[in-house]
Amino acid sequence: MSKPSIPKGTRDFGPKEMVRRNWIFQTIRSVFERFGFEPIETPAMENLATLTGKYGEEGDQLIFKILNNGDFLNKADKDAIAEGDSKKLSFSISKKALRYDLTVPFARFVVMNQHALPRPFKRYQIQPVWRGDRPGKGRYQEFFQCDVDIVGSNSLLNEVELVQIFDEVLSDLQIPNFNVVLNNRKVLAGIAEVANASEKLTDITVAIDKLDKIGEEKVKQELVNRGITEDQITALQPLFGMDGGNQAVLNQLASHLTDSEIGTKGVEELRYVIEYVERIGLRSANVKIDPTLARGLTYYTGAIFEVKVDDSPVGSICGGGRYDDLTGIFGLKGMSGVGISFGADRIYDVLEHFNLFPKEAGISTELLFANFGEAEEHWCMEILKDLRSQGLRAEVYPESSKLNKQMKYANDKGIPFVALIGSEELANKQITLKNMQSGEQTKLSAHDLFNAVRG
RNA sequence: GUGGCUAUAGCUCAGUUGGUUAGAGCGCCGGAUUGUGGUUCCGGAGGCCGUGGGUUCAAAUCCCAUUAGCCACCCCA
Repeated sequence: MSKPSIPKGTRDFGPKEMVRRNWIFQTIRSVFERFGFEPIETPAMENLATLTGKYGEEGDQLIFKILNNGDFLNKADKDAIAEGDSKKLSFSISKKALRYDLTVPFARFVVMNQHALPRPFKRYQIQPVWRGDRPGKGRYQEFFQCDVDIVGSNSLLNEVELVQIFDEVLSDLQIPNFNVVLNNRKVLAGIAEVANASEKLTDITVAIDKLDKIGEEKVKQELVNRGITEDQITALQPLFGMDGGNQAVLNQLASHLTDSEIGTKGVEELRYVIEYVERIGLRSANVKIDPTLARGLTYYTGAIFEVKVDDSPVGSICGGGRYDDLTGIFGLKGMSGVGISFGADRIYDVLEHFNLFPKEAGISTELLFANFGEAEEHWCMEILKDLRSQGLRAEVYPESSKLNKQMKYANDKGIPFVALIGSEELANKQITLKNMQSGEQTKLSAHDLFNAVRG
């Protein structure tokens, strides 16, 4: 028999991890709800046709396809088999696939339920997504996204509120030194237009996105490789030197893009959002405009967001942006939306790396009753019923094993208090309460137990 | 998809130019302690040396194949 294992890029979560993960999800959920978002869920699998063509050619390759049930071979594309064309074949043997993100299923959901939803519609969704990517540091094949989106509103106030949500969530989670990076797809379009290379927009954005990683020279080399001419690269030059704070960058961008209508619009949008956010003030977020931020997804049309943590072991922990016509491909035109996504797994990795999980995020049971025998146990159960009704997380050791073993159980499980009720305690109706951290023991009545543990 | 590295106890790893019974730390179990965990001391269990083949009197060690994992590139959350 072979050793059991799980697929690469997937993980089991033990009790300790789950308590911490739930704390992250709960924090995120609570902020989303405070901003008026409502929850939805969609199926893990979608029709393959719903997902294909939405994430670019590269993205399509990473979608996990589900093999048809039944006699799929009989219905398979014989030509594709003969030609050895696996990509073509896959569409004849697979009709369903695992969702790749939460935004496209959301777009489908909005189109299907358009008459039943309030406008604008503000939803949040916390579910796993799957990508057939090569796993690595901070990179999984199954991971959770926590999305908030607003559809049916063009107002830039939404962008402002999303920046506030970044700030609220990440501050509540005590993420240190995080930067909310801001750009606008219209600025990128303007840049390409001014360089007289509008049809090369994607190539340009993919290349300059790497600026902070590989440096100016290599970016230029990549631009050349992607077929950008010398003249066009010269026209892109001002991009490489932009710095000196958000206002300065905005001013430089504005003058660089005066001849581009769309670019100017993008700069105005950026300016509106950044000035609004600065007027209201943030708790701990550092907001930065970066005209080289591109992000891979093809459907963004306006604002683009990304959150990075200084000295982080993983890449970006959040992303998002505005899309003018996401629902268009499903038949509902002119519905603009804007949204952001929190990568819960990467947030976990960051908190773990900096050792920042609060202590209470590791505690499940608050109080354990040691078990000394039948008569003592009966009293424990009575007290437990009362304590649990008050909301205390408490349990009794299920058998009267050696105390040694019971104490070890409490210690292993990180239970902060143990109540000892032996024959003497039972006779006097006094409970011995042990504080597992200090080792200190006190005697008290059942009535005082709750406050002693919670105090 | 390309290149490099690794695979030995539950985990992290030692293991000499090939040589007798493959070790350590941590963890686990038991005892010191049948009313006290964590700390300390003592003891114990746990291994087809990733898998298949080859060289050799002899292989964890050398060679070939295979599988899995790690790092870099590419791409991305």
